[in-house]
Amino acid sequence: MHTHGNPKVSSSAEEYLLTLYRLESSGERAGSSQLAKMFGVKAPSVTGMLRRLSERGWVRYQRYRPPELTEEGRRVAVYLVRRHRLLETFLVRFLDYSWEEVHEEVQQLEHTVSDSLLNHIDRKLGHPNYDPHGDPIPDEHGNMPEHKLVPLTRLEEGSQAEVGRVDNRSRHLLTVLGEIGAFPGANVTRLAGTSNGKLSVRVGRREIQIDGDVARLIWVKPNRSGSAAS
Amino acid sequence: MHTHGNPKVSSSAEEYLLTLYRLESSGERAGSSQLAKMFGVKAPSVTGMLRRLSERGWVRYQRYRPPELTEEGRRVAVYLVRRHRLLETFLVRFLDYSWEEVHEEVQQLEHTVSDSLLNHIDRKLGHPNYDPHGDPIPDEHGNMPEHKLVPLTRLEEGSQAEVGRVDNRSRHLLTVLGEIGAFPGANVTRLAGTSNGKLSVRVGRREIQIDGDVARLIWVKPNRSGSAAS
DNA sequence: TGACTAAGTTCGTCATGCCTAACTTTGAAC
DNA sequence: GTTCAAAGTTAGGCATGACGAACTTAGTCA
Ligand SMILES: [Mn+2]
Ligand SMILES: [Mn+2]
Ligand SMILES: [Mn+2]
Ligand SMILES: [Mn+2]
Repeated sequence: MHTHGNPKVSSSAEEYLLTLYRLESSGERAGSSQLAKMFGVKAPSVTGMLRRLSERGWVRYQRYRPPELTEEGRRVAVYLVRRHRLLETFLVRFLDYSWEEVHEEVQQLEHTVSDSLLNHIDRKLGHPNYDPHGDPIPDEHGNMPEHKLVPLTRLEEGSQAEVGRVDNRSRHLLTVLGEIGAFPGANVTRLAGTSNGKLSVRVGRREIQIDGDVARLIWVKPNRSGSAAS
Repeated sequence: MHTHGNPKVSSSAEEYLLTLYRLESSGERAGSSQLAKMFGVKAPSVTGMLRRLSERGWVRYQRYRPPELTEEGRRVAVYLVRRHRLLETFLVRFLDYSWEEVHEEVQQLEHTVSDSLLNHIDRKLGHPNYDPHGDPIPDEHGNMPEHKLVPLTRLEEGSQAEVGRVDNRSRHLLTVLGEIGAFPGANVTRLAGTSNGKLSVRVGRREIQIDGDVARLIWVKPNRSGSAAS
């Protein structure tokens, strides 16, 4: 249904759109050989795929230049993001997956799940707005819920906040945070003291030291009172 | 894990193995053009696929003769049956699918679901032995639980029985039986009277007349006391 | 024993995705 | 401005899975 009138998309093609979308969202751009590395293929395969995607109108592509998604391509990608995040949420909430495992597991599934199944899942989950990592789940029209979050590093010492989103690029971070229960929704307090690049945080009754680099991957919603700093 | 050391199976190839297995189980055999019809492809495509399957050792195939599964091919097929039936069970029990819809929905999924996901599902379901239609679910070793059932037509008039399995080839039958709650486990009583080829059955407090042809698709487990007839 | 038809196969072709080897472009360093 | 390495593309090949057209086989009926 939501693939509109599109003449079928293969898993590979979908993977390209998704990746291009994620790159675009984070302001990065990648050329053929970088994409090749990401997909675990060789550069000529990328060139070939980009040509096909561009013929189908999902990607704007001129040789020797980094590709860009078309509006159409972005629409397909956003719907894929929806599938991905709904599936992640489902696996965590209904099948006891941990938030570290789930991204991997969804890689194949996201390309196969039917609109019908996705709707059943969405309904069963109560139409969630965020996935287990706090990433927004686009609705059926591609609208992305936004929350205004601040990286943990910007939280004033002594202030409280709610965990909003944890960047899922570091599996290790997810494991650590999972162990202390620092999931989206959890309450955190930034404690005073910043010894050698690390900052201290209290979650529940536990305290941990987090490296600055890593803390930047944790996004929080400060509790009412002002709190932006640094 | 359970695909052993097999050098990857495509969805199409899996579909062939599954179909050949189902044909073999029901004692039928089909040649290329019949298979072609089932898969919605043309005959030459079947010949090609059978050649590939036979090269990989999953099918014994000599031209102009109906193909047969090898032991190896059967093993793959049985594991597919497991995936199919577990998924059906899951969709019905956890995602509010009806037992009519579920077979269709699982067609794609059965080829994509990872062993890990399947294990999670199996665990969550409590390692079920039968799917929503009463079909046995093979365990991880390919062992099929068997139940000794009798077609409804063989049930003595006046006897009670438990619905064991409903052949899922007639969607309409599934709908009708679903409406009166005649799922596996339900209690049925065969009533006296067999007007023009139909036989009467009571399920719960409702009575229905079922055509003989159709009743043969319903398999029951008679309640202790003897009951085979006709 | 043929003859004929339906079933089945072979052949050449296409699209998708992937590869290696060989070539071209780009852009940065000099 | 020229040079040169890295990035990117083209060309040619392979496997899969599908197609139509043309050919072969099997089995039935005379
Ligand atoms: Mn994927
Ligand atoms: Mn996520
Ligand atoms: Mn299938
Ligand atoms: Mn079933």
